[in-house]
Amino acid sequence: MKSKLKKGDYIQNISYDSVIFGFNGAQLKILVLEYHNTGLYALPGGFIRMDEDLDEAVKNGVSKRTGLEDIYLEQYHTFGSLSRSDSAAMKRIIMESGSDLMDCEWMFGRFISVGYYALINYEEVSPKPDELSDSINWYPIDELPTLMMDHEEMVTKALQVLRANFENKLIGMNLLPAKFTMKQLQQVHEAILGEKLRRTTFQRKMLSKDILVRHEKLFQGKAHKAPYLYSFK
Amino acid sequence: MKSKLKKGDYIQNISYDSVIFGFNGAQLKILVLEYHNTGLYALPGGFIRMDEDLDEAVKNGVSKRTGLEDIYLEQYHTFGSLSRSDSAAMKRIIMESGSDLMDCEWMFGRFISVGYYALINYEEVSPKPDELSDSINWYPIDELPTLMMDHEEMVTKALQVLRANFENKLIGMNLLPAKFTMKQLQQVHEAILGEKLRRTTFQRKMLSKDILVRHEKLFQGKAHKAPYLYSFK
DNA sequence: TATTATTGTCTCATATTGTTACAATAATAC
DNA sequence: GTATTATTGTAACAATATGAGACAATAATA
Repeated sequence: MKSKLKKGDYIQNISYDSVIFGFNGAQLKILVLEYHNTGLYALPGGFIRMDEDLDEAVKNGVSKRTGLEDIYLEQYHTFGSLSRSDSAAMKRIIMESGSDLMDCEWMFGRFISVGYYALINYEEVSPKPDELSDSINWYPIDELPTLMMDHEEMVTKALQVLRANFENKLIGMNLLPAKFTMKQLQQVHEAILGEKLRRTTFQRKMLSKDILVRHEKLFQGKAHKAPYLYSFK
Repeated sequence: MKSKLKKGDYIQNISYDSVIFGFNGAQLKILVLEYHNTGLYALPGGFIRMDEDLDEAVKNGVSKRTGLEDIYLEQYHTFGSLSRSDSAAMKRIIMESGSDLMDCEWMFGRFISVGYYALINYEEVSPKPDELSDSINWYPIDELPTLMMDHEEMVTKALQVLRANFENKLIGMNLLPAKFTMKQLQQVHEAILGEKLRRTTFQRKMLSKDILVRHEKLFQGKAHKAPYLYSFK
């Protein structure tokens, strides 16, 4: 940690933060971390090395947090208001982490932060806290703890953009296992849109889009007709 | 100019660039400037002061270029690849401007640039070049000169986002005079979408949206029935 | 006063979406 | 085994939205 965050290695005054979405079958959740001994909750974020593409920096950072390699990432907004930076909070976090305050002075200035959201398959991940944080956990999007700085605004905006992008991009794909039932697909859509959808209309629309492959039926151990499994083309 | 761009005043390694859209009644155009004696064409851009919100910095910069006060501005993407920076080009621009190369050394490093697009009423603007540029002119979006660095990618992406936002936001509003005919409104839509629309269907859809106010008829001096004038609610 | 081009609106055809109904069926209860 | 249960897949019809054409209204011009 100490040597990893040396001033000269990073672009000054820029950071990124990530809203990492997962779906547990019923709810849309995001990853939130808690910094050591501070009671401060935050989105996973980081800095950009001088010799690194912005997209690469975010990809590497999110990969490290989740252990996943291929991650659906989308840049959605850059947050640049003066009031968003909070040097006092950053000082506490660095202090409690045991790092040298002098070495980290560059982190206490003003930061413009680029927001990304990620869509990942909930089941494949067991997130691990890093050196700065006590814990990193899934929280349903409507039961988040109070987040530091402008991170709640970041979540709100990420959800907005996710919903706006929803029709064009094939978003369900990234939140589900490779094979899934029509009901699961509908539940993802409902969780993201925040509303109930009509079953028959949803099914017809999905099938008419020519984006799904139908597979063998699932033996699912429930007392009713077994549904087909689908995957994306 | 010399003292205006002092290093300590600005956030290092961050800039903004703007795609300023206007509509002349037939074509969608954007503002492109040419730097002194370099043959380099670029989008209007600038830096962010240490004590200034990102949004404010862009608003002020675009206001200065266009002379307009209330500008519809939308942040659409942040460009952060390593390869986008071109220190040689920046050196030429600064050299030809007569500024001190040493004072401006901070401009030759790597930059992450936040892209904004603006929608303005073409008729109200007579853009003026600043100290660094020979000219600033309107160019139809499909007849642009070759732009420096990644500015062509910036235009492409701006158009993409503009089209994607098109249905939700009331975009025509910002490109037209306060009162306009249905035909003008249709022409804006056609210019942005890049396709012809059916007159009757377009009219029906617009009127059903309950966003327009119908005014008195225009005495327009053409040999046919005069159209109504409309404004946005 | 007739002609012209464009406008505003109507109608009918077609496509899309909402809603209801119902047969198929995999486990469970008996 | 056989009936029961909950859910699934699909069909059928209704309601709504959109595509396409027709036509009367009308402001300037010939």
